[in-house]
Amino acid sequence: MIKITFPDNTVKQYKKGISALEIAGSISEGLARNVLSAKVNGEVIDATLPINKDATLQLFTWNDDEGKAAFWHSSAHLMAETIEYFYPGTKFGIGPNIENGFYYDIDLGDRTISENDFKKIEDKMLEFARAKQKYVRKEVSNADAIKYFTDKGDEYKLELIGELEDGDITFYESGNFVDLCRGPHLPDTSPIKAVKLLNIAGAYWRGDENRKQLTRIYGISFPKKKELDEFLVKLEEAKKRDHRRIGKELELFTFSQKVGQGLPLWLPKGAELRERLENFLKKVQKEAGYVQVITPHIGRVELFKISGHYDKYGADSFQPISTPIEGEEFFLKPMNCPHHCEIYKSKPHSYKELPIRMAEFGTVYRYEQSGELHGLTRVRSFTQDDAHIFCTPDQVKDEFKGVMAIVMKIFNALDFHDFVIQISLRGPDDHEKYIGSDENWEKAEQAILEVAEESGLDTIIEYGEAAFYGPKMDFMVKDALGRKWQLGTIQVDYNLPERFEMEYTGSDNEKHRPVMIHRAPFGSMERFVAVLIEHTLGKFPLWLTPDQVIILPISEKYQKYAEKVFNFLNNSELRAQIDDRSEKTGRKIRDAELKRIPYMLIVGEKEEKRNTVSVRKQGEGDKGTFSLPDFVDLINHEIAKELENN
RNA sequence: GCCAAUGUAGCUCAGUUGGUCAGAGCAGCUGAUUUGUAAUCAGCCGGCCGGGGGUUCGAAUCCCUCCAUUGGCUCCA
Repeated sequence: MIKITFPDNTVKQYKKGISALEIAGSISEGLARNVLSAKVNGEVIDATLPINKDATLQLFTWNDDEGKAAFWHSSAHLMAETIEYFYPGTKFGIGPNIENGFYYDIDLGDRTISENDFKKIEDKMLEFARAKQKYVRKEVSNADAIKYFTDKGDEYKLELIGELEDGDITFYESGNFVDLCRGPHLPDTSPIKAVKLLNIAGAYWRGDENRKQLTRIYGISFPKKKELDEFLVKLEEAKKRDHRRIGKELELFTFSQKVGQGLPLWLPKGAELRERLENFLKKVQKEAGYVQVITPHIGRVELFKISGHYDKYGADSFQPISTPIEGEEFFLKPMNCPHHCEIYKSKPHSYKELPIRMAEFGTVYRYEQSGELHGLTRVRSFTQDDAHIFCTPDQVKDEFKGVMAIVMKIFNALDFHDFVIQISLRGPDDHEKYIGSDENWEKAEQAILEVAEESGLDTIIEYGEAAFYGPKMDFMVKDALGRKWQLGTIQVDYNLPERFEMEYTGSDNEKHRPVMIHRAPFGSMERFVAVLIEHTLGKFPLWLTPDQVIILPISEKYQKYAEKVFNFLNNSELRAQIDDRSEKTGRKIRDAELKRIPYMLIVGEKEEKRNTVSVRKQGEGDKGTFSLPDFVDLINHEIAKELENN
């Protein structure tokens, strides 16, 4: 007999060799039906594996991430089996579970597969699933594994086997499909009741663009049809949040083929919104001791050779433009820092002046691969809310903290809390990718880690993600479709001061090298606005939104009064307009709702007589009658609350 | 850049196997209506069916190519 300890610390005795599934069955039949995988002594394994010694046991169902992982991983195998059924001779790469579903990378040879084929694959998958195919785990020797996939002619699996230790290789067999796989898997296919293949994409083998591109098929599966339907509804709803769609509806920005791909055109409403964001930040920065500078959009190639950008990105940039007579070459600036470095160098500095915090809304141009362009989140021309702080080494930590405070202040004012703070450091063995001395890198990385620690905020550390000149802290967010984007960024840099030979005179009357901090709280105005649109559904905070109030006269008879209200609001510095169309009130309300105008003021006979307005709030409905001063107070209070700190 | 798909009025979309297939709704304009908390009615305007080649008696529909967009991959200072 063995002792099994459950998560609630109860201990029961079982026969040696019993499986987690059988234990579940001993508790209840329903539980046995729902068990997808199990954790035995800390290791997630198949629920069907025998347990031969005393163990702690946790059973996983669909409600657990581990259960879902096994479910989707098994679904990937099921899909592979089905694809092999329809397309014999297909070679298989990897087929993991992912955050939402699974995928499999396959090599179909000369054949192609398209979304039109999804239905038949889904149907056949469900047919196989209903057959209750068991997932059978087999330990195989290296030699047998190699023989199997050599016979099958699957070089991808052979490559994977080549990286595994002998004795560490397991196959999983389900139906007619055998796969090299670590597991764990479901006991059998029967829980898979609903399947949807989502999309098809090219994916380089092992993520290496120099290797063959395989066909990746994404899918998702569920234990209940209803859950699939709900998932698909959610997907549709997510698409409605898409900033490209809302941006078009609200006339915030557009693109033109003639202007060029990835070059956003800000429409008046969007420009106004962006300007307001910029002014907000300028004010915050002024309070924090920043100075504004302005620099040109181009700079001599030489400048970027000094900065290192030329070596690193020169070939992947818009190519240099040159003067007609002298043939002197200039780059469109992909970053503002070299220009700012030259401003720093325009005169000698004393330690007493530091830190110098030099800010600019600088528009930069980067040649992004065409396949990467995406709405406003990935463009070729964008404006950074850039600033460079030049400081002494012992000011770095405080300055870094100050920048973090600005980022948090902005995010608070926008009621923006859904982000992850990522610290990007060098990888353990990729140091040749970066410029600068190890000593400086270590100092910089240490400074960021310490500040992060002291801030008390949750952070994650990613190795190998640092910028080529220094480590950084990024504020990451997800868009409507779950894609991750970098917004704000703070980067410590010991390298540019070196390269530009920047100096200051210390209290010891000796020359010293300053440290630079690159920082952009929004990151790019384009990307930030895109994410803001998706997070707010276009319902921007009152202080920010282009139109705060719309006045809806019941009929033309009240036009005069509407104008009086308008003037009052205008004099109170609210952004208002009048809908003077000859439409019914219901229609005017509907249109204002769709335009996400926060406040609608309905004015008719009653209001005119009493010098009031009838207030309706977007998305909420009737708020009752207000005098004009009261309404202005209401708005101003709301704005003050938004800006003070939520 | 790579793989796959898509590209019809300002927007959202119909257009079966190539032959009155150039359509609808919304938006816009005109007029009527004078309206009380999410769509008043009518008329009108609007498209070289992404561009360019081809096949055909005939192409929005088939083929080639370029461009753009979408979903991924790679990249992301």
